[in-house]
Amino acid sequence: MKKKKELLDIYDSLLKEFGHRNWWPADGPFEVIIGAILTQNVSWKNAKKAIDNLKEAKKLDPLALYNSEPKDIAPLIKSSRFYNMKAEKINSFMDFYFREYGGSLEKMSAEDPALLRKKLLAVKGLGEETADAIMLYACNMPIFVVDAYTKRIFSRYGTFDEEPSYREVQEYFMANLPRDTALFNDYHAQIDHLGHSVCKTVPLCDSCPIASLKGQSCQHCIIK
DNA sequence: ACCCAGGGCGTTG
DNA sequence: CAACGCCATGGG
Repeated sequence: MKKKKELLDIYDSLLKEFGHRNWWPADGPFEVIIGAILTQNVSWKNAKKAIDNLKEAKKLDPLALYNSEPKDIAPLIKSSRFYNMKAEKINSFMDFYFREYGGSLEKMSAEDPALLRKKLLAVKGLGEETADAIMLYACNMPIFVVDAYTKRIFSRYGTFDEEPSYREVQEYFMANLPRDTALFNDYHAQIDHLGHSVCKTVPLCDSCPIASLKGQSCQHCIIK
């Protein structure tokens, strides 16, 4: 119960410092899914470019993507880095999406969460983070998304040992926070923002939003 | 000229 | 299961 309060306190600090991050407002939840694949191991900026290209080509649409071949998608998403592989990933997801849910996000969102996660992980190209991101940000399911920042920040903070497993971190957050989709949504967004903004540019941690670390040198910074 | 970004897969040992 | 190579752009 002490831990429960601690995670919420940290979130409150982040919220106070950064405000709501309003992640993935998107032009629609379907766009979120494609975005989740395109942003794998690449900056959101590069992923966004690919999304804009798809949109311009009228391809950011379930049926259009379903009826497209990877070789037609790949050139549009070049900026997303591993574009050939990502075109395949989109292709395999679309097959799954129509086979299982007829291309309906409503149906997919009505699926049992545990089962959906299992099914998503079976799709080639979707790992834990992407599957969870789809479930949280597209289906509005209360599942906590873990990324490299989450592991790094909270292991430096002392919550975990150095290389915690995905499941370990996810279980910790979900066991010590209220099961609230909006909270999980913004918490992950806050962590991400913390990860690649503040502590990279501030030499001393005077502005560190984690209260207990404020004023310590960057040697102890939770980011570095 | 470096460095690394909102990962995941296939192949080893 | 850990370690490592691979995929192969763009901004700082």
